[in-house]
Amino acid sequence: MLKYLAIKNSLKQQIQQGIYGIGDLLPSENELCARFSITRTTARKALDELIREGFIEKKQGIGSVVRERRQSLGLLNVKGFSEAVGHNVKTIFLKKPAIRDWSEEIKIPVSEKEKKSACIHFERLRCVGGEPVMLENNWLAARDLDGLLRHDFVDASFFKTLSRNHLIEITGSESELRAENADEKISSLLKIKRGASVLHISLKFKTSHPDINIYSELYCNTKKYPVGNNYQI
Amino acid sequence: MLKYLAIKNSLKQQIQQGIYGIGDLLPSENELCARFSITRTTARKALDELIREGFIEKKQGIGSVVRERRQSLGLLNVKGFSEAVGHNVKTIFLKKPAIRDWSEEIKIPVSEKEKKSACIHFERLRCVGGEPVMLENNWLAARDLDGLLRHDFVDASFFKTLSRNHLIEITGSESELRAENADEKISSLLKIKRGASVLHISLKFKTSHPDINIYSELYCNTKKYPVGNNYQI
DNA sequence: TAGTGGTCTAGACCACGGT
DNA sequence: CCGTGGTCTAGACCACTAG
Repeated sequence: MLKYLAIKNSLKQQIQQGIYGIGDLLPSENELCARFSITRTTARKALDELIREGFIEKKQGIGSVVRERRQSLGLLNVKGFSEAVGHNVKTIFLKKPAIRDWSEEIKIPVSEKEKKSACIHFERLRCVGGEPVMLENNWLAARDLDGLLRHDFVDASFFKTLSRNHLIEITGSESELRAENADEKISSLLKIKRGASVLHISLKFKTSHPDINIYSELYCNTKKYPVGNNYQI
Repeated sequence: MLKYLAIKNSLKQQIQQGIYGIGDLLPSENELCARFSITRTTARKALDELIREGFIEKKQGIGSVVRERRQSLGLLNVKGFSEAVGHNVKTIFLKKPAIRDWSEEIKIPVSEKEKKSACIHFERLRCVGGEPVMLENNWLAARDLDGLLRHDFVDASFFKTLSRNHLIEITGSESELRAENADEKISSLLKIKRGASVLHISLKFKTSHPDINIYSELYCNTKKYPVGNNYQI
């Protein structure tokens, strides 16, 4: 097996189990070299992966510090969703996860490699207080994702399911935002007038798996619930 | 300076200028080694950066392939408009920076402390290729900002000015997104039909100065240039 | 088969942070 | 001062892709 991957996974596990807590220092690069009989290049490659996945950050003169892993990841949240979790929010599957064709609807270019593999797709309608506020379509390559189609999502969360059951972490996102007029389908699903302004969000979530990205096309009725977004550098 | 940075920037420039087009192969790693008198480690580091920034992807056995990069108004990130969009940009000041009242228009709540101090405001129209695409209003507390009103912005960039002249850095942001219908003012300034869909972004930039946040209200015509946003853990 | 990128070794010198 | 990470050299062998 690849050395840097073995070491990365070993450290990642220890972080997830709390053996290294937030703010703790991981073994220094030289320490890792000695302990695993590797060179610094390999140790650094392992640590670079952990940085990419958001588990640590490095500080010159100090070491590799375990980071708090951000939950939101620049993910756009419908305002009121988080506060309303549990009571007021409902998610309706319009199409359950299944193997379907890659859609022309996806705005952000899908890589050739992904296009060549099968595609998992699902469609959901998000409601707040009984009113539909967001239509969500998701696509991703069906690689190493055994069981995703057969089992329900963990806590109804797709990302949680990917992390827990498939060890895939979100490492970044790319999005395009457009204000558009609702067409027939959108207006009837979101129960708004034909031609009303809707926020169209095209999203690509990058993951720790190099051949898996998650592509989403979202349509939001922002009249009552604007879409929110927070960053912290 | 740093070799890998110099090489990365050189390649990046050549991609941006179209010397390497989409789908083209960059020089191979060995070629870079020979051309710049470096080792493969350094060449790979340079290419790794280009991957991270989304300019290329590598294919084993083939080479480094230039990727499609989407043209959009890179906005919600901290880079700022000019750097994100590129060359074709023009900015027109509708109202030059001056002391004005805090506006009711600001959607994200302004802290009491800020409201008590004077307010700097300015309004700009951003154009790409001669067409107006975004109306921008900005407000911030006039604390420790001597000279901001008297001098032009550094490279026409507000953020750069804050950083260079006032040592204030952006540390985070909070935003709300709405799809709305253009009113009289917006439609005439952006040269679109009354009632057309526009993207309304309410932004709060947090800074390294605890008592200074930047509040912005943006109206974007996303027909030609969607608003883009990248996030990396 | 020749060329590409992927992994890895075994060193070196530097800048930074805390003691 | 010493240990940390940051950069860089000069090699090696491997897996993949194309002609």
